[in-house]
Amino acid sequence: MDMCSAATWDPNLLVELLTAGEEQIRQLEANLAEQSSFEICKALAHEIESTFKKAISMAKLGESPVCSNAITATNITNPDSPRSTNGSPRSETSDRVFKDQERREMTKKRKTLPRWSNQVRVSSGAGAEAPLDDGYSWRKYGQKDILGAVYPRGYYRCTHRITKGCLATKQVQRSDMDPTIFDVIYRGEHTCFLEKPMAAAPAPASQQTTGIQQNQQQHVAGEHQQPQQQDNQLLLSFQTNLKVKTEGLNMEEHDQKSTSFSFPSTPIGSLQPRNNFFTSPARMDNYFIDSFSPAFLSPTTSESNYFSVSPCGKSNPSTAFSYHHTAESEFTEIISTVTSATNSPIVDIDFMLEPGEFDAFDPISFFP
DNA sequence: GAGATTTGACCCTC
DNA sequence: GAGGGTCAAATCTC
Repeated sequence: MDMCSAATWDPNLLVELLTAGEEQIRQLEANLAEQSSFEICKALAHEIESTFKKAISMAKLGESPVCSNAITATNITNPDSPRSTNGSPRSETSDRVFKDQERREMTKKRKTLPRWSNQVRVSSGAGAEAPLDDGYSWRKYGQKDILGAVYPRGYYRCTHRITKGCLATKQVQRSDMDPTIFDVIYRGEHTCFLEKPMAAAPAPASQQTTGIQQNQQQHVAGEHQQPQQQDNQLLLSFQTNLKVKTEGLNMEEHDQKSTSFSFPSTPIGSLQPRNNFFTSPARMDNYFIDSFSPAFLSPTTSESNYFSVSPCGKSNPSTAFSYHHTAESEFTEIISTVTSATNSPIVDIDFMLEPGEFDAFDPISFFP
């Protein structure tokens, strides 16, 4: 939210900032009510603090010719600085000082943002630069060749960053080993949907991303207040179509070799906030992580059987998925986890299955 | 013309 | 100083 860095005194911007702050407080209250993780609340608190700091700075800009204390000092030392276009005596130097300060604050702020990652496999027909439609609107702001990596890393941020102060970003890196796999690192939660419901439409066919986004964020589900109606519609369609197949598993202890289940048709009105996760990739993934039992999440597998997600209904890939237990065949989305070297809330769990471990999976408790 | 992408430069961290 | 992340001007696309 670079409203102040715009270097203009605009009452409307100030109101926008304060309104955004008010909204962030509501968000924090909601998270507190849902007893969300400490990290989420902490990140929100940082956002609120930053927002109000900017509002205060902007307010000061209105009553004084500067936007921050640092700039005040600069202006004192440069009394003859040319005025900016809006009439305030901000110099080029003070602009730079202010931007530097803003940048430092943003850098500090980004460190506090939650981070998680996933891997997405696209079909071989997909373009060289996989769009990886995850339901959010991203804008590419950079690309960088990474040392030791064959493919460059793309940097994306939320399209609504300026208009709504959404700080969510993601990095997309194509795998060296398998060009059809993209490592996606998400950073920061989307806050843009608070004002505008996100487009949770399925990936366009041309993009041929053949799976839903899965992440491994440690946070609990239901941390945002998304439009209820949209949630319910998506959840309903998802529940109707989602099945888990366990073909190929050693199910001798069971009466059948292949089992499947569907979501119970839960009355929408009875849904708890936690259940409304399907409109947000992060939320859904949180739910998966939170819901699997430790035995189900076994990273100690010798035969890497990815728990994969693939659409089983081409006509509507967003609402029909089957979960296959396969060695390496037709999985379309690998759920894995990348561990952060820092203390960021990333869960270091590979999403793999051992045939025997699947016994611990209880669909009833898994999908309450 | 507005919004998105590209790309060289800059800043920060280790 | 190297490498990663971001900025911002130039360019492209619709």
